[in-house]
Amino acid sequence: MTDKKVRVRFAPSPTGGLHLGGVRTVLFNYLFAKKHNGDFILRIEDTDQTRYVEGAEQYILDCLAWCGLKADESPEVGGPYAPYRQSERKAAYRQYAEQLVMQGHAYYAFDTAEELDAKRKEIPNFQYGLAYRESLRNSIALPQHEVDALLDAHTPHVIRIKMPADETVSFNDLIRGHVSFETNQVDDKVLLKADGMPTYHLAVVVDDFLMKITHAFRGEEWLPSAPVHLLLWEYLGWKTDMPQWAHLPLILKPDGHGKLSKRDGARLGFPVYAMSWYDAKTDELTPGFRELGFLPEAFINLLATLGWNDGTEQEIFTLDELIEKFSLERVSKAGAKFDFEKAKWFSAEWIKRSSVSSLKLAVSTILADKGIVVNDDAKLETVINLIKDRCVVLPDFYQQAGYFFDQPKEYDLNAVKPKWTDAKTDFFKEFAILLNVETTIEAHDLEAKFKALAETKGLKVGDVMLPLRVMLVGGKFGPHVFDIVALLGKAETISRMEKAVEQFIAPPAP
RNA sequence: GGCCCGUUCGUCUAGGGGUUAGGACAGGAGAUUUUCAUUCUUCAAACAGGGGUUCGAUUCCCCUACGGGCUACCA
Repeated sequence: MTDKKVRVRFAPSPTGGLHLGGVRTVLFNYLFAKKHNGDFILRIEDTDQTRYVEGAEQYILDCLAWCGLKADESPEVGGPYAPYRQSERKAAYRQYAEQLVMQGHAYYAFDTAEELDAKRKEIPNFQYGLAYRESLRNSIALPQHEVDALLDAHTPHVIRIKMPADETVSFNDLIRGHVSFETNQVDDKVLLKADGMPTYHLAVVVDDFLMKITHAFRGEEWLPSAPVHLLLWEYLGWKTDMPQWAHLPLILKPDGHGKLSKRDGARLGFPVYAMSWYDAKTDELTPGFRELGFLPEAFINLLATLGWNDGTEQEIFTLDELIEKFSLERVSKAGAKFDFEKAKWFSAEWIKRSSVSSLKLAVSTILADKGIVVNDDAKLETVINLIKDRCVVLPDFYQQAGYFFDQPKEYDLNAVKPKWTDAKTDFFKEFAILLNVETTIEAHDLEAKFKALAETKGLKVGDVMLPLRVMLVGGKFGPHVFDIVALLGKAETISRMEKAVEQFIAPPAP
């Protein structure tokens, strides 16, 4: 295996939104592949026709594109092992299942869903396996002629793996080390469903073999079915080609118990999906990190550090750095509770560290969504530079930058009105006059003049500084007041001052 | 219930037979910012419990507890 080219795959089911944990699995696959100059394959596991959702596959493709995790082979770009959709590979699976039946490692089972439900109710710890298979309707329990008759009559049936008795199946997990299972404890999983589609168990083994996968990363929830997969690799005669397994720790709910789910996002007020997902059946829109205003770099960064670190105190990583530094040995074994506060910190860090030019498109889109069309490119750049340190997510740019382009619609009157005096009205009238004769506005210079004027009027600087801010911005926030004045220009500043003063001196509303 | 996996501050984690058990987020206090945020300084905060092994264990082993996963003709 040492000289084989590294090939990994992510194999999602197109059933809905793409979960945080899913993206992290993609990421670890991708990082490992790129680190070893290997290939990253996207395979769509659409074997469950009842759960198939229109548009979900394209959505997954879009998510990967947004994250910058492009697949080398996929249904979209194709590749030497096409097709990459399991539904289109349906015909291939049956022969392997039949081969297993012939070898005695699998068998036909004719039990109906109702019969099995009844068994499960009747027998407390019912498992379709060693203990009960002899008493059920399958090709092990039934005489050959009956099985043939059933088959000839096209009786609906599945093919199940026949778990061997009294064996120990063990393997070396790249993350967890030695893991072992007793075959007596594992049930006879369905390999081929009545509709002819393979289950995950068969499909994953067949396709990983056919697609020459060398390393298989998946969530820890798959660990209990690993012995089935191991045995399949052996029975199919492919054991020497089996990929190395790595079961990734789960991402857990921040509060209570269990793995993070879509519902937790709604309950706790944060996204769980990479991008918003609209479910046409329920007419429900589940928000995503992209729409909340996370930079993809931030999203990738936070996912990478959920269960992995490079051993140093570095926390901010670019994708290239992650590729360079990633190693499976440094992936932790335990599940991690998702912390949205930390996620927001990553977002803020990435916005702060991003260049103005790289932020421009996203910011102008945010502003445009709010009806602000920016045509002064230089002004936009100055604005972004002035405020990016105070934005946590992209939409914050509207709150922090909107007033540079539009007059405030309302003022934080509580901050100024109670302490408003005629002297202040007078001060701002004079300041407007002073401002009006300026030819160029320079922030420092103007601030000095503003302070000097306040002094001659017998006003404390602080008593007029805050009102000026509220006049221009609408509230108690934003960068230095005179930087704002400089950017707004004198006409706009005077206009805003005059307009605001009217409200400051107006009698309180009844 | 059965099987499997796991367990260091509230959270994400570093570390590892002898350490003041380190960092980050969140929280507290302060400085800077005549706003808010940033930034800086600073405080508080952890080795689940019990047995071994050992001169010495948080680190290695075992047990218990707790947490999580799986237990579908879903992935």
